[in-house]
Amino acid sequence: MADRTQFGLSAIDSVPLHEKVYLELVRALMSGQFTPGQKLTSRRLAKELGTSDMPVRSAFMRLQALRALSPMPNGSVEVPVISAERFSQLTAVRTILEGSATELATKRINGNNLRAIRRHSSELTLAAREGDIDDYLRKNYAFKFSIYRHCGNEQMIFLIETVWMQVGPFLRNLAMGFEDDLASILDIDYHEEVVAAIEAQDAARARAAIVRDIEEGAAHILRQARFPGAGR
Amino acid sequence: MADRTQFGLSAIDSVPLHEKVYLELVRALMSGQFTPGQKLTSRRLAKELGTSDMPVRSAFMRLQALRALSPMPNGSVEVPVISAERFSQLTAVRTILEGSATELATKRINGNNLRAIRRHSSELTLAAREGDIDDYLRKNYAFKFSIYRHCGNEQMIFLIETVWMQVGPFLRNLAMGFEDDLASILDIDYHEEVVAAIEAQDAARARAAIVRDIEEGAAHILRQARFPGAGR
DNA sequence: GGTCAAGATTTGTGATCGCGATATTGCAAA
DNA sequence: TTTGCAATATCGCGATCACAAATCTTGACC
Repeated sequence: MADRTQFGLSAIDSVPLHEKVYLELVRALMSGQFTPGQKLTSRRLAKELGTSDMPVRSAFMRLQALRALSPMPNGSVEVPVISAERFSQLTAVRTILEGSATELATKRINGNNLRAIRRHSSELTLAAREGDIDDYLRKNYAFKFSIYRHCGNEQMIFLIETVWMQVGPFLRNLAMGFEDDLASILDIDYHEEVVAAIEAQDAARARAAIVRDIEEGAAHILRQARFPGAGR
Repeated sequence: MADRTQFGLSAIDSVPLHEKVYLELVRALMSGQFTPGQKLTSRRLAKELGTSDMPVRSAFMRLQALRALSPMPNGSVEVPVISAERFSQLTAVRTILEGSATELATKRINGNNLRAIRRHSSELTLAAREGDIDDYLRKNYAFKFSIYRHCGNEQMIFLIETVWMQVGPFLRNLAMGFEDDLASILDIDYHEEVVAAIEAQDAARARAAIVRDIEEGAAHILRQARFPGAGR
C-alpha cells in the first residue's frame, strides 16, 4: 500500500536516510538480531544497506549516546555485552521508574484506557501459551507501555524507553533459555495482577505487582543466564 | 600544564574532533551560554569552531538523542524551550531518581566519602553567600553528584545526568532571577539537612531532604519564571 | 608447529562537493 | 508603510575522497 496522492503521484519520502537507518538498527537491536559483543562498522553496514557510511555514522552516534551501542577505544561500536552487575543495576532502575509510572498511571486511567490494557494483557497471556518468544516479547512491551503511556509524564516514558533499549536486545537472547517451555513463564508473570490492581484503582498494589513482575522475571533470567566472566 | 612526554614533545591529542565539539557544547549548554529557542546550525557553528561541519553534525546527533537539543522539522536543532509542564515533569522525575540515589548512597557512604561531601556542602553554602550564580550552580552540581556517585548504580547516575542535561541550561537562566539576592536561596536549600541525615545513616531522611530541596527549588523557580506561552 | 614481521586491507575521521529545500533579503507595486 | 515576489544566501543531507591508525593476512624462518 504505497502512499499515493489524489493525483496518483507517490508521496515524496522526506524521512532522512540516517533516520531510517536509526530506526532499522533500533528494531534489529530490540529484536535481538545482533549478538552481544558483535562489532559493527559503519562501512560494512553501509554497504549492506546500500548507502554511504554517513547516515550509518549518524545512527551510531545517536545509539551510542543512548548506550544502545558501546563505543570501543578505537572509535568502533559494538553491541553491548551485558554483565550480571549491569543487568542487576538496570533491573533496579526499572523497578523504580516503571513502578512509579504504574503508580501514576493507575490514578489517571479511565474506562477506555483500561479496555486497551486488558486487550494487551490477554494477548500477552496468549503469546506465552503459544510459545512464540518474539511475539511474547513484543506483546510484553506493548502491554507494559500501554500502562506507562498514561503516567502523564512524557519525560519518564523517555527514560524508561532508554533503559529498555539497553535491556531489550539482551532479553531476547535470554528468553531463548525457555525454549519450548515459554508457557511456564506465566508462573512468574504478574501482569494479570497488575490489571486487577488498576481496575481496583489501587495504585500501591499496581506498583507492587509491576515491581514483582520485573524482579521475578530478572531473577529467573539471572538463574539460568550465562554471563560473561562468570564461568561457562 | 600541557601534556609532555619525557622528550619534551607535546603528546598527540587523539581525542576526536567530534568528541571535543560535543564536550564543548555540553559545557556551553549547561552553563547557560545559549538562549532557549536559539537555533544552531552545523555550518555556522563549524565555521565558528574552525572545523568542517561533520564533527558538529555528530555532536548534534548525540545531544539530540539525549534531548539536550531539540530537532526541528527541517533537521536543524535548537536549544530546547522548556515549558512549565516539561519543567514540572522533569522535576518529578528528578525527585524519584535522585531521591532513590540518595537513599541508596546513604547506606554505602563511609568516612572518607563523607568528608568530601561535607567539603562540597560548605563550598556550596559559601558560593550562595558570595552571590556568584555560575559558581553556585557548579557547586550545586558537584555537591549533589558527590552523593549520587556512591549509589552503586552506574545506570542510575547516567539517567540522572541526562535529566540534568535537560534542566541545566534552563536553571541558569532562571537562577538569574535571584540577581543580587542569591544568598536568600539558602532559605530553601536543604543541603545541610541532607548531610546531617547521611551522617546519621538515616536513608529515609536523606531522601526526604533531597526531594524537598529539589521540589522547593523548583517551586521557587516556577513562581518567578516566565514560561513561554504563559503570558508575559 | 609456532612466531613474528612485512604487506595488504579495513576502519575511523574529517574535509569537501553537489543537490534540493528552506530561509532571508531586496525591491518594486499597491 | 505595507504587501507580494523573485533573487540570493544558507542549510540539511548524503556521497566521495584522503589520510593515518588499527587490524588482519600471509609467509618465511626458527
